[in-house]
This record gives sequence, C-alpha cells and structure tokens, in this order.
Amino acid sequence: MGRSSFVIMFKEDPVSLRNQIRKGSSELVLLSLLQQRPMYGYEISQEIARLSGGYFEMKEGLLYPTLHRLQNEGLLSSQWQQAENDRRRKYYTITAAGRERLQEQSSEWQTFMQKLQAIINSA
Amino acid sequence: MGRSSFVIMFKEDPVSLRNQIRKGSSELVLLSLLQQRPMYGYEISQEIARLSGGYFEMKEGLLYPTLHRLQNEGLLSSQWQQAENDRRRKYYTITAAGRERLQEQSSEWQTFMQKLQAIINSA
DNA sequence: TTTCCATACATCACTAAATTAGGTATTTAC
DNA sequence: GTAAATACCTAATTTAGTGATGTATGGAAA
Repeated sequence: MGRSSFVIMFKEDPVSLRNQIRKGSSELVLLSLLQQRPMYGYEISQEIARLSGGYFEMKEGLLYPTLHRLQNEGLLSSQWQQAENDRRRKYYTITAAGRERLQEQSSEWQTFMQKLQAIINSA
Repeated sequence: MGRSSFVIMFKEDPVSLRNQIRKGSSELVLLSLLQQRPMYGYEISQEIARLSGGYFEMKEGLLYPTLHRLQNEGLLSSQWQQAENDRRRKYYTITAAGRERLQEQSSEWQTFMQKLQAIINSA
C-alpha cells in the first residue's frame, strides 16, 4: 500500500457475479491452457491473468490442489524440470483422457451459455 | 425406485461442469425472471426448468433462501396473495435497486463469457 | 550485504453457495 | 383414501474457492 494516506479503500466485492460464476470453470480453464502446450503452475496462473487482461486470476490455494486432482483423475501428467536459472518447475501435460474431458467440458460450456442466455433474454 | 431390478443406475454426476459453473448464476437468473413480471417461488422454479428445456432446475433449498436474501438486500419485495383455488402464494416483485443490479449482473455475465472464451480459444 | 520482490512450490482453516433431506399444509386425481 | 402435485420453509452437510501462511531460490536495489 505504501504511503497509505487518506484514501477510502474499496475491497473488491468477494461475492460479485464474476467471482461467483467463475466457480466451476477452473477445470475447463486448466485443460484449455494445457491443451496448447505443457506448462508449470506459476506459468499457468500468469497466462490466465494475461489472456483475460487481468480479469481472472487463479490463486495458488485453488490452482495447485486442482492440478493435483486432475492428475489424480488421469487427465494430466507431470514432470519436474530444471530451468536455466536452476529453478525447479513442475510441468503439467494433458493426457488423452484430459483431451476427451476438455471436449466434453467445452461443449457443455456452449450449452450452458445458450441456456442461461435463453433465461436472461426471455423478457 | 419401485421394482428396482437388474438395472445399472447412473446417478447424475454432481460435479459436472453444468452443476459447477451454474453456481453463482442464481441471482442473475432470479432477477432476470422477475424483471418480466412478479412471480411466486414455485412458479419460478417451473419457469427455470421450462425456459431451459429441463437443463436447469433450482431446488427449493436454494430457491427460497436466495429469494429471502435478495429481498433482504432490497432487490425484491414480496406480497402474499390468494389464488382462485385458495392457495397462498408469495409473489416477488423486482425493485428499482433490483433492476440496477440486474443490469450490472447482465453486463458482467457478457464480459465473463468473452473472457472465458478468450482462454478457451487461445489455442 | 542485507533487504525486498519475483519466482516456484505447497498446505490449511475458513467462507458461503448449493445439495440433500426433512417439515407443514392444501388441492387434485386415481 | 391415498398418492401426487402445489406451495411454502429450514437445517445439516458438502465442497469450490479464498486468505493466510510456509518453504526455498534468484536477482535487483539501497
């Protein structure tokens, strides 16, 4: 915050639609990103922010447990790798089962959008 | 189940994308419906199922508490009414604040769709 | 040189939306 | 007469996501 002076701070509403409806999209987001190329956790979180122009951010407390779960379900595999600067990174790769799941999730997402739009536009 | 015989039952996956991502859309759905006309709880739950072709269903355990919360926040008001058949119905009407909130939620939903689509299509 | 930020992984207590399962009461259909 | 539909409601539980914290290394600035 630095020189936190006489400014009223607005804590971002934790129950905004954005925050609420995003729930459940984590799996789709992770599988989508990893379909492009293998990535490591920290990289993923940055890509999510970058691609959405800062709109989304997946916090570590959700990111890592979710990656572990997806690997556990056989949708991802992981390999430790050493970066040039000697930092350890765990790269996640999407599996065949993961690609299948992604297809399902994708079309489910399309349907969901249409159905919700139907309700919103029913006026 | 009735004559539960030799049939493998497929319990609907409770963690499908549909079920997961729907979380958080309740407020938007309710405000959208009530913008059209005042409705009572039971009617709302049927409209949601009808408009989405059975895709969505809002259970009572979510519907009623959410209606109460929205009324508490000043987004809805309610009036008891007697139907012809003498059944009591509690009609909910959207308030001015509710209409404002609906506009916010609507445009937030549009943004959310675009941003998520950007990630999905980033391949 | 030590202090701070960024990188990179991870877990844990908590919050709150949604589910499941119960309850009351009246009307309608078989 | 009893089962299903209508019509309201609440309480215990589950679980995705948040916030806080912890470990460790690398690089930049002071």
